[in-house]
Amino acid sequence: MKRFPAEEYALPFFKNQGFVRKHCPICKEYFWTQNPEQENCGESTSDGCACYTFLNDPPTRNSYSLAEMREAFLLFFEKHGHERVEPYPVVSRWRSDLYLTHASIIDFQPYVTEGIAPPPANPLVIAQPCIRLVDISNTGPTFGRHLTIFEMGGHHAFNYPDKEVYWKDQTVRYHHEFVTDVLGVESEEVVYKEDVWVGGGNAGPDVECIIRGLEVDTLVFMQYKVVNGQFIKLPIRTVDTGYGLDRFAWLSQGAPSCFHAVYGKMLDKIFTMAGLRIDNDLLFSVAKYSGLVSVDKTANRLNARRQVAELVGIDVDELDKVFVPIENAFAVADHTKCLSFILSEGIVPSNIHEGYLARLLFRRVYRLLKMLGMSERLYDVVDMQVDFWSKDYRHIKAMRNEIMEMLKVEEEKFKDTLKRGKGLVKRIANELKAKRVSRLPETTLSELYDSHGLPPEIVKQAAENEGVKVEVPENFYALIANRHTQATKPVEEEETKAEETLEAATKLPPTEQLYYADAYMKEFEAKVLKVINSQYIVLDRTYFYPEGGGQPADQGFLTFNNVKAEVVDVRKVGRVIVHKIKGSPAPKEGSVVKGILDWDKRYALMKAHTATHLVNGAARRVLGEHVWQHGTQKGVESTRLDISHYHRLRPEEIHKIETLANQAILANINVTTEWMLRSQAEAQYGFRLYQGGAVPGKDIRVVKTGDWDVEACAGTHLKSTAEIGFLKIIYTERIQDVVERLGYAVGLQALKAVQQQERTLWKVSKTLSASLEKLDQTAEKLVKELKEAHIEKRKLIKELATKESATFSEAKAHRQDIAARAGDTIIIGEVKLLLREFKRTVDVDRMVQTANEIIKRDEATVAVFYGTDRKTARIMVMAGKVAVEKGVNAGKVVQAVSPTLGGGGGGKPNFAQGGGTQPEKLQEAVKAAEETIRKQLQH
RNA sequence: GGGCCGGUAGUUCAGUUGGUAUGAAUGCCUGACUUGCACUCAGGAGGUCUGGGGUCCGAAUCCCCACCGGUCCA
Repeated sequence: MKRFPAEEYALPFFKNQGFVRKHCPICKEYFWTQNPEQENCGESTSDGCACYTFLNDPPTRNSYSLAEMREAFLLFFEKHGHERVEPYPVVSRWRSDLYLTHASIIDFQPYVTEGIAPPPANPLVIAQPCIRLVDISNTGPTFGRHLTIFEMGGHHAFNYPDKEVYWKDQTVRYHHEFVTDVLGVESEEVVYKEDVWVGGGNAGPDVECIIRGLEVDTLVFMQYKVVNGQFIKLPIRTVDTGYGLDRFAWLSQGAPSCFHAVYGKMLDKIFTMAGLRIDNDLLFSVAKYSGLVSVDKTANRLNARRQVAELVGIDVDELDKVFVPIENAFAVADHTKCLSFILSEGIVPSNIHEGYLARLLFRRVYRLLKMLGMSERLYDVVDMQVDFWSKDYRHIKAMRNEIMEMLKVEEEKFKDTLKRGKGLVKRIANELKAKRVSRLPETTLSELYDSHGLPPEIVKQAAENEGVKVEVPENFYALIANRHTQATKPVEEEETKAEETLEAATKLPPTEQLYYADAYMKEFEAKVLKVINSQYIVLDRTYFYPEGGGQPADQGFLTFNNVKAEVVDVRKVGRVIVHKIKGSPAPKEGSVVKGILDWDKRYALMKAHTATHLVNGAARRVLGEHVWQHGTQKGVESTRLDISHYHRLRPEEIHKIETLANQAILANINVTTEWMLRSQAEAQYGFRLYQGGAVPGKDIRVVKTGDWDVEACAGTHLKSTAEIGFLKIIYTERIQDVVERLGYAVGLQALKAVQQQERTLWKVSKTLSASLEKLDQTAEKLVKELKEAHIEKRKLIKELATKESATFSEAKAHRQDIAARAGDTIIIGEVKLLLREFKRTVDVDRMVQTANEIIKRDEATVAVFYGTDRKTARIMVMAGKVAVEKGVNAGKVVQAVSPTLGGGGGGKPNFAQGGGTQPEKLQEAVKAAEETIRKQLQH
């Protein structure tokens, strides 16, 4: 990693306060300290520069809970001119490049940090709950240095070229004052370590603050954009600080772990539920060295354990036995909090997107609970979390029931997966045993994980129950990652051509979007700014809506000089709108044209769009707050909306949504649109605005349908919901795990859809000669009868076969001599050959059954059955056990004979069938078969 | 968004290179045994092999499409 020059860190503050710059001999980093004796950086990491010295002996004046620490932090910066900003959601829906908020600065990227939108305040201070799932395997073993969910205190200042707020020196001064004056840490105990920060496409120098071995925060000075590995100076320099409020609370309490500090009594309860009794002295002595542990960096967990065991002076196995459950309990406390937060924001566990992260988390918690022998207490633990965190985050409480329901559904799904998986492993193990393989191959292990979601530990357990050994490779998950990188994906290179043509448009001034001023205008005049390829027209203003937000582009005409040019497509390139015309010459640049919209189409799309907001609102009311738009496509005939929901929609739910949406139509609700400052809209309406995903730009367009629904939306809408008239849901389908698609039609199209369904019913009613009222019963009855008839048919075939076979046996008695006619029996030595033509009734099942019966009666029989439906000929040979012993091979007979018929065939010695496309050769083939069998019997 | 796995009796699944689904286990029905119950034994019913195309004399099996489900990764 690149290093910044030393001057970047040589702040006046350090010089004035007598800090000296030193070089850590262990981790090779530079750091600043007031303590001349300090030899290394003092950070407790896997490098082993130091260990924790605050445990049981906190350096702060007072002990703080997390809430108290949060408040102290916010207050301090408020006093110093920062405005307090409410925390953002942990699910970063305002961004399309991230799923979860993992730092406070995420709230202000990219629009604020790139200077597009103003910050909600400047400078500001915020306590932001953050989620970092990359730390999931370290959560627990590092005693809380890593958490999947934590609170980041951030004071941020955005420095514009023309407006400087404050920069490095002031940032460190604030920090130092907070740590020493407010918290009471001795100034000499505060170490500032130099570092380079890179993340989210930005970079800059930073200092990390270390107190008594614990890194408590990072002060980042963001001033570069990273493009192809190069640092490019940004016009806006951002003070991006991250105070680990949980770590500060830990530091102030001197507790054995950060979990003790954050969860307090809740952690004790979890310990009790798991039946753990904690030896506090041992806990403290191990905690001291817990900084050494880092699952990523250390070769493996046991290695770190060994080191700690040595330092504490305890047997490593003993230590492991005691601490694995404790660490698991730590992780349970953390993960259940994380889950509660994620689920409370309406994320539904699934196999895609952020839902997958929720599922991952759930399954991990579930396994941890299982290992602790308390899987049934999941709901109790989550319940405690909801109570605990609702004090500071009120929205969580309101979601309690939905959280519990989603957990329930997810638990059932996981149980199913495990059950299925265990059965699979059992079968695989048995198969291996049959092949005398005693070890499960590694490929099978990774396949089981990859395709069936079975973690290696579970496979190991299940397989070893069956007596098949399993060795889980140390780098198992790396192997999985490998499997995926090997499967390379083809890169598509379509559409780029069209993009290139339109590139020229981006240099033009933005097109005035008249449809936002009045969505009901059908005609307008505008000046032609540019014509590209005599096909793409750019106007100074337009009523034509370009494709966007699931609403298709408008169509219509441009008229000029008695020319009527058809507009077939409208697209937005940057902020310029391009009209594609077809089948006529282009207007001249600089001339004035008249635009005429295909109003019927546009009006239908407006209805569809407003209706979509109604359906979305209705679905949320019927199904719950976890319902989010997942995608949508408006159309004239029908429109679809995909929503997140954790099980298949039931018919009555669909009807409820439909009814509610129609009630909203009848209520004649006004639809209003308003351009708002991003931060203001978020503050006023919340992040539910981002139904259609992240919306770019400084201002966002808020479409409000009374109290029914509010969304950030760029589409054209009706003035009132009543204009929709009528809405009918036509179909639903599940397009992904947890994503339901609703298809519906509006206005006359909805009526058409209903009539279409009615027509189908009438048709069925006529076909079945049943009244509409009794249609369902009649259909049921018919299907039942059909099934019975099918069974009856099979019975009859069998019966017929039995009867026929009896006839043959009798016939045989009469004709023991020569007889080559069809339907007769030929005696060849001890074997009886039976030839029979099935004429046009070649029912394979019947031939086979009949032959079966005959052979059952006399095992020395060979049956040669054949027939034709005129197009193809079929021949079947079945030989009884005795006949086979005498040398008859049905497979070979058919093989030899079928080519005569112009086809092929094959089978086993006792049974074979074949055929061909030349039925006229059937007699010839049968004769050949007889001869072949004679030959076979001679040997 | 991409990869992988799967859809056969009510259920869980077998089904070899395409060639009879005598499919297996469990559940169900009938009978026997037992004081009774789980148990045990005997017999029986139960399948448009998810759907649609294609290749082939012939497809549960091979190819394509759709639908349904599972799973891993971004």
